[in-house]
Amino acid sequence: MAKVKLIDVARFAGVSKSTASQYLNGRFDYMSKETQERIRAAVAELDYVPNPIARNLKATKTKTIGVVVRDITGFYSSRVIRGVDDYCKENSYNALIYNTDFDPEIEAKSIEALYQLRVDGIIIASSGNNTQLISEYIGKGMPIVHFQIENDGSEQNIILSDYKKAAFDATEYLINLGHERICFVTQDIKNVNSRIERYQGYADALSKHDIPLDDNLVQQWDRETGFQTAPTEIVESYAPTAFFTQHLPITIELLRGLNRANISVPDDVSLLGFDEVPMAEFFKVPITVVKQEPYSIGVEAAKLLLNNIAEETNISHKILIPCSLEIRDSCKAV
Amino acid sequence: MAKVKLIDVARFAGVSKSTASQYLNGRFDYMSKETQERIRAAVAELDYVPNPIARNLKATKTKTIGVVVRDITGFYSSRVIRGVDDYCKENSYNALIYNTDFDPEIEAKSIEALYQLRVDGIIIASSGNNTQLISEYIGKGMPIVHFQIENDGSEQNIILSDYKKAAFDATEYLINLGHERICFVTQDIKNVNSRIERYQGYADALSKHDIPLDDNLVQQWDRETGFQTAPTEIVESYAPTAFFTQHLPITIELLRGLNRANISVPDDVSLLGFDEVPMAEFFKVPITVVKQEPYSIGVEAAKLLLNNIAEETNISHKILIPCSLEIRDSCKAV
DNA sequence: TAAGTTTACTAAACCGGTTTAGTTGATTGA
DNA sequence: TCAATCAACTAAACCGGTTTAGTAAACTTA
Repeated sequence: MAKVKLIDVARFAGVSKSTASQYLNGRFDYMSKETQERIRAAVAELDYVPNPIARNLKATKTKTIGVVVRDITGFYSSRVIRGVDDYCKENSYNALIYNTDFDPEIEAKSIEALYQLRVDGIIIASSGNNTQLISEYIGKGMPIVHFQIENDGSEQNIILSDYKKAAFDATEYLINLGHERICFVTQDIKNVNSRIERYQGYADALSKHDIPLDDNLVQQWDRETGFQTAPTEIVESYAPTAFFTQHLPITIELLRGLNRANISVPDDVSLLGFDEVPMAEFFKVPITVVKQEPYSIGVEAAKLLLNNIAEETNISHKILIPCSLEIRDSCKAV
Repeated sequence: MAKVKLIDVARFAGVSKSTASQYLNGRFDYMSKETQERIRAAVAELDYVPNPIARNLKATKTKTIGVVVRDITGFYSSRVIRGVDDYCKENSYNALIYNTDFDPEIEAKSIEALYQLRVDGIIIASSGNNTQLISEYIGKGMPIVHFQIENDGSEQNIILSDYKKAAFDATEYLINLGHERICFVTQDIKNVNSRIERYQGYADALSKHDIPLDDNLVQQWDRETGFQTAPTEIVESYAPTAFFTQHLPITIELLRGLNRANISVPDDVSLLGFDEVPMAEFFKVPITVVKQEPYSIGVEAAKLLLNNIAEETNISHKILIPCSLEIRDSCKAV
């Protein structure tokens, strides 16, 4: 493969390595037109391609960042990567993608590998099990930006969806359709920030419109055990006129439950889901959802990271990306 | 960041750079236990991390390959990447992912960029618009493996789904359920190999079971114009007992058409689709499909490429990955 | 016991560039 | 007219490793 090196070009053009190097880096300060032309011709003639590895050896920056995600395959992650990648490309950066497969150990290894590769910075959807390690690397001067993290500490660079506002807006949309008994279905809230914020958005919207918060209408769902209370039972006992589901699997499960019980959406009850429903447009009743913007999250993460790299600062920024309401046919005025 | 270099380790351990380097590369042939121990201690004490850039400068191989896909975000592409990436990781290779966004120009640029980066090889889902350029790079000695290509020439390394066999098996599955009038719905066949092969599989299965091929039952569908003949009309005019759709959008569209016309699947007509239907398990009638194995395709592509790199050969291999029939509820015996 | 091997290392060249500190000849200024 | 400035280069050090050729001392072997 490409055997031609700088010295060959220099010799061919009858100049020194240094001059050839200057030319290739666009520093024509004190270089005659003829010399430039001779080097240009030599490069063309010999089909010379500079070796970026040798280049990087001298340079401090590698013009490469790492992206650590849980699964490239995922709807959310893949779009974040696209955003990061597109922004990087515009800025002559390269993104190396690492997959953790939800395994904190692989996550740790990925971070170490990226450090060894001398990436200029890292964008990561961390599991939360490597905070120690990550702090260490930040301490060593590695710029790091988080996204899709469940529990954001305070001292970090982080890009997240504006969960609270999104939940607030969605709830208010339902209220404006005349709904007062809105059932909020979520995964176990625990201490997970992203869930707490959604709940607060919901509660704030109710409060703003003087609608009392009924605890019976705050329902939990779990991947293993399913609904705490069956959908039909919720409908019979607490008479919600709308459901506001916080995660895709819940949206889907609820829809099935209602279908099975012949409770019609949106005639008997409205349904609004958090997170886009794949193929929603092909559903019998296309579902209205709150859409996150993973692509934008990726772009913003890259923007923040490249900025921190350039400025050599690492002051904490927390950037919230707005979500948008995708209105389809599953919500009806009461 | 990491300022400690090999010379520091060597000095700290009281040995030469060369000896330290030998140690780090596991060549203990003629090295005393004490020396090894002293270097080990020095590395630990100084927290030394080798610089792979400097390493690569000397090495011919960069231990990096490029993957050029149309869209990382896609169901198929992302899974291929996962396969490639996992196999690479197992073999201490790194995969650089490039996105072309379906643009032949970006595709060309990506290939050039990867060449400049001195990747050891490339895995690509090429658009077919850069055959010239790709041949050039192959000529320069760059190992290249194709996948997801629409028109495979003969002189290439290529990994594809075994379309013909998959279509044959699926058709035969329907025949064994008693279907004889199976409507084959495809995108415009043109000269696209992957479509031709599916059609042949279908035709072969019919022929094997002495079922005449009825041209009325071979229908075309187009992303813009939709069905050539409306599903209801097909059912009324040609009385198929089953549909075998060749692409996800067709499967979905057909399903909608049938639903709208109150033609029940699978009671009135069976439906078998090529390509997995996302969320199929949540559908009213989960759909039986032929599943491609993009992850395996990725693994095989990486395997072939790394092998070609190691062996320094580039003899053409065409590897067909079997598909599998995912039997769900949309096909019924007549 | 002299020559040949082995062991355990090291010096220096090398990878392919970038950058710094000169060098040389021509031009300018007082 | 002689030093100072400038244009147009170049030599050599450097980036941080790997590798080759070589060396000194200890150990065999005839």
